[in-house]
Amino acid sequence: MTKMDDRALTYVADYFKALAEPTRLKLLNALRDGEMNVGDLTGATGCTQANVSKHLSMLSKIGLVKRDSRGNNVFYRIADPSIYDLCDLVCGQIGQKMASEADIQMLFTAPKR
Amino acid sequence: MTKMDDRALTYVADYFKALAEPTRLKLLNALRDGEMNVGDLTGATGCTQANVSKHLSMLSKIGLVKRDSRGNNVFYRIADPSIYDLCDLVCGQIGQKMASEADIQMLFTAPKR
DNA sequence: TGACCATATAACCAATTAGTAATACAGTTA
DNA sequence: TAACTGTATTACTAATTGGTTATATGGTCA
Repeated sequence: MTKMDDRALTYVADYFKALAEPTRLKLLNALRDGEMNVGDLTGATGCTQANVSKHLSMLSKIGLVKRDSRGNNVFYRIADPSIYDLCDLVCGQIGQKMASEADIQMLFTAPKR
Repeated sequence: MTKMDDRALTYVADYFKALAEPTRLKLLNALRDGEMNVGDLTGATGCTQANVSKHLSMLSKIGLVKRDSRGNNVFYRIADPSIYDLCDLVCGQIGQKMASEADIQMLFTAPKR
């Protein structure tokens, strides 16, 4: 593999890494229905505000979410909805291996979209 | 989120985590053309045999590759080719953000399949 | 201006992990 | 049996990271 390949490889790995964390998946899932501010996301995940803020910063840096500061609040939204295709693909594959497939499908199926 | 959700969430995160490492992506990419034994995979990645073996063990545990011991060798193969759909999706998204899109596309495009 | 609110950041800790070197294990061959 | 080959495992190190607490930053309102 060439050096250029390694750079791209790292980039792809970093992208997956952003999705490889339960709290960040929770955040992305919470944003299914539209933008939310940090406070609401903190409530939705049950984490501390500092922790949520750090994860959001990471998701924003990799380009998975977009930041929109309005007044005293900061709203985040999904940058590219196709990430849910990723999740659906994974859930489908995992579903084949788990007894509780329904639980997983439910996790990443938007109630309204 | 319920407790059951958290379990599924962890499972999905673990799946992504398996893909969130350059060496493992190299291994999966090398297996595009069909099964390979550990020795050849070691050569393909440029890593030590112990390291490759560890990564393969991890990929096997999550179900991304299948192990087939024949004689003195152990052959690994992709368990479900749809993981390449995942990679293609990611490469497509990343390509929009990187100048060297061609390099990335190249990385996960099978020469023969 | 000052008090308040929402978010981000800094410093730190505990846990995880990729990598290495050495060794164990299993199959083959003589 | 013993020597050899290929793979897995163990023990360890260095680096990364998720989480927390405390603090800083920036906007709003009186």
